[in-house]
Amino acid sequence: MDPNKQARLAAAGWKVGDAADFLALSPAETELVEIRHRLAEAVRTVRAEHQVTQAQLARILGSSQSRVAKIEAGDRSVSLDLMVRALLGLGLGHQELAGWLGAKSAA
Amino acid sequence: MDPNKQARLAAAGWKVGDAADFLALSPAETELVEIRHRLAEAVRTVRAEHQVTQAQLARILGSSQSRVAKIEAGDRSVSLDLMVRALLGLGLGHQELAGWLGAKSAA
DNA sequence: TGTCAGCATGTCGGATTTGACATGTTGGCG
DNA sequence: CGCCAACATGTCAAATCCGACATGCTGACA
Repeated sequence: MDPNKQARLAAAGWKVGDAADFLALSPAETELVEIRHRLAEAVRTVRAEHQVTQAQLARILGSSQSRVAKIEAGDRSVSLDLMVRALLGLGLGHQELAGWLGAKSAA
Repeated sequence: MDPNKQARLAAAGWKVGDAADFLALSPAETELVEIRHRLAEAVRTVRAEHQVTQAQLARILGSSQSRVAKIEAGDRSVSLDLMVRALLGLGLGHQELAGWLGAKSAA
């Protein structure tokens, strides 16, 4: 699926009007959903590994327990920024972050 | 320094500096800056590789040329969300995105 | 030299995201 | 059973971010 999708989008001169006419999820939208899901899962897993409660993580982030719950639920009201900040707050670096993003979903 | 933030840093187990703390970023803040820089560079590089102008990418994103310029400049008014959406709009998948995040800073 | 494409920077109204709070659910323990 | 910690869900004012626009800069080309 990766090569196919990339081949289509790789064309620098793709017709822009087409995107608006597409009703289904675009490849980019699908990828964004995938990314959000992975980051949400990463937050939940890493937090558990560190034995930190949602409330404690919230304190680290200067946020609230409810928002951390929304992060892990992949709630629409949560931006990528907040998800990433949560992972960094848990002590991850960009390398580890990349690992969670790119690794095959197995576990 | 913001007392609230101080509490947050303390809760995360970090030392709180004093007068010159605006120079001493927390590990999380440093990582976030690094990540933003990497993504900004990725957008500029991938866009160039695909021979797409800022205006064309803006069109794909439903945005404006000026905002794409800000993305590549790492402007504060640009969120991670927008940066990631720009890369996805250029045809990258989460795997490739992870590559840009985690790879050693080449050149 | 004039002009044009491409990119950069500043600002603003409106849209999105945030922290906080209220409230509900679940599971463990005495 | 009651109690409590941990987590989930909904709402809202305020903070942040977005797209759009105006405008400036630079290098290429005739």
